[in-house]
Amino acid sequence: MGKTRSAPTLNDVAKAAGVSTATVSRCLNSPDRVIEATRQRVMQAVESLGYTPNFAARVMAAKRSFTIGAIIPTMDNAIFARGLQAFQDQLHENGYTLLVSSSAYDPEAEREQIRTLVARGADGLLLIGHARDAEIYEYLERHQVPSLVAWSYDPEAQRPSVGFSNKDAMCELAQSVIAAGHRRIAMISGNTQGNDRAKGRVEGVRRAMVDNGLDANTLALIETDYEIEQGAEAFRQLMAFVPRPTVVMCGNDVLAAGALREAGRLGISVPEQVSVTGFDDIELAEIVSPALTTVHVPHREMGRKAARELTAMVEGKSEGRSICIGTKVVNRCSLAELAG
Amino acid sequence: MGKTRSAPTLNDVAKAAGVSTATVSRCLNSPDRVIEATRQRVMQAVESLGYTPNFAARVMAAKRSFTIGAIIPTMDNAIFARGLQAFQDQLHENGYTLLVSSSAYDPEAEREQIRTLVARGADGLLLIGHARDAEIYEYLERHQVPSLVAWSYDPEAQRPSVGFSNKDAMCELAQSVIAAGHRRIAMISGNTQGNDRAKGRVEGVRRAMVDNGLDANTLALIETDYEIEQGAEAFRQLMAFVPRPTVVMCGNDVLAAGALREAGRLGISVPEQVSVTGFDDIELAEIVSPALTTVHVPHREMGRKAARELTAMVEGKSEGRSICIGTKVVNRCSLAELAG
DNA sequence: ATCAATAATGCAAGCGCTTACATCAACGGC
DNA sequence: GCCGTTGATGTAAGCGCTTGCATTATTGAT
Repeated sequence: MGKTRSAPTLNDVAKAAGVSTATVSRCLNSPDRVIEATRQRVMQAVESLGYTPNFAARVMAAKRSFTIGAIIPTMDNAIFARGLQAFQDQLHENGYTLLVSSSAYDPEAEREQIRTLVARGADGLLLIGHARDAEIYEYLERHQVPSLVAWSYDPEAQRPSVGFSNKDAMCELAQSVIAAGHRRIAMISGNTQGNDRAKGRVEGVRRAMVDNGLDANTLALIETDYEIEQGAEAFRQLMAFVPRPTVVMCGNDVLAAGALREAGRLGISVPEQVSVTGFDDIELAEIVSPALTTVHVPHREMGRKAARELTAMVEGKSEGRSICIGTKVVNRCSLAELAG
Repeated sequence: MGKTRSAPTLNDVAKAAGVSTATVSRCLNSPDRVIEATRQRVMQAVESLGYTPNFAARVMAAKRSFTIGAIIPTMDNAIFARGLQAFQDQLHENGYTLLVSSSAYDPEAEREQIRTLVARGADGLLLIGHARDAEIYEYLERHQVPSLVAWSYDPEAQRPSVGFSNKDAMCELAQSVIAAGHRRIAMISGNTQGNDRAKGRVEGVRRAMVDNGLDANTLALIETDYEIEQGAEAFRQLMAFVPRPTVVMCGNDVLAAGALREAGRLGISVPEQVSVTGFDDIELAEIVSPALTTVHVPHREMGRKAARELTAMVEGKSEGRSICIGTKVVNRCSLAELAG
């Protein structure tokens, strides 16, 4: 009790238990390599000293951190929340810890975060989307940190990814929009610059138009940040177009929520006067009124599968496969059938 | 070029630049302690080798990580998003990195996360709310990790905190509810068990009732998880009460959104048939219809101030002051004036 | 030129842990 | 009882960095 009150180290535990530090370390990391009696003694010492291993020291010595890093574009809205939560849960089951940071859709910031996470000893990285400098992948290779792309699936890409085809998914939704009789189509997209998901979604709409004999150039497109406010603003602009579009397809549910809010303010009723669609099917989609017709993305499934694949890669059990996740259109009330 | 392709270390840089490791280290950490010419040579070596310092090694040697940990109850919804973002921004300005983890409102999980973050070398911790075992604070003290409580302000508490009085804020809202003529008041609260914020909000309503000569025991109270679904469920139960409450005050905006959604499904119009209020004023509050009358919490301000205070504590510039943030009621459309 | 100050750099001791290897004890077959 | 095994534990060498102290270079005053 006369001892200095400061954080106990492995050494302190070893002394208290009357064994060497190696034994204590083994007790903690591979308990079966230590005889029962010793282990009990050690564990008791650990307990009574309130010992917590020093992470930095462990990482340094073991060259392994059991930490996975993830860099997502934003934490501001719920777009990535559910998928990330599932990712984390699965990681936890596999004995890993997740470190998250957000890049605010800025490639330069992402680059820096990647370096930071690697420097922090991340054993593997989850990245969103494919669009990225080759140099970054080289850096990761040099540091021997496996990476996996999520929220996007592209069999063409050389990097492993688990996700869905943004193009196909949005195309399917656009098909049903067109099938509902819409011809004057507008779209509010997230910025496509350096964002393959956003790009894919725009392409999806275009393809559906072409497939149905519409001129893809007639698509009224506005690109903007993925924010409610921007969705509202873009919607306002679109409503001034002559002739006015009969449907506004949004790049995600957040943008759509903004559009809906603005519609309310402008006194334009949805879907009677104009239809609106979203993408992602986050909780928000059900809350707004009218509830959004949107594309359901199985975020949890994607998150869990990504975690499983990435840990397999980290542990050298996989070279990195790509996994395609299915999406489906969910019809709620914001898309109207046009009389004709 | 014949060299092994693996991550370069300080030593490699030192050799490449023809100086000692000490000098390289100084170039990186206190550039002014090194002469211009040398620095340039070193920096060039750093650049051309693509060197990134090993974080674990740095933490170990310096006993400083420039990392702050934060443990929030949930990432699922946006309740903490904005405040945390501001916290992070300010931290970044001060040269610190944020590590976030969520406890799912589980004290045991929180305990573990605290240990993890400390083991990871966090220089300081941001905790939500005061309710917490004394043992935890002792642990933090032993490891000499300063901590700051946010989202709550309690001058009585011995721990420093930056936040607002949940009780006063909710009381103010309740006052205006009562002033609007409501007498049969119901409340959907988050679980108050181990949650001083939730507890404070309930007390606030009770106090307002008492202050206005109402019997606090007539408050119809349901406690539940802070989830949309639970808000909906609780609302349904409340609507079955006889006599039916004229207003449902919710512990936060998420619960209120659930209530609103359920009202829609039940065909009960808000605020004509029943009023609903929220708390927090997150983005959601403006999107739902009717837009929520709620309590505005200046999350950004709170986040920034918390970051400033905590870094000051970490750097020994402050003993830990408590800061009170003001809230205010914002009147939108979900609260009706009762005719009489 | 000479010397004391002062600035720039190098030296080397750790930080707390893991792990290859060495050591030692216990045990069964002869 | 002796020896080869096997299993439990100890020894000590790092992991890559920072930093107090020692050493060397520089500068200005004399």
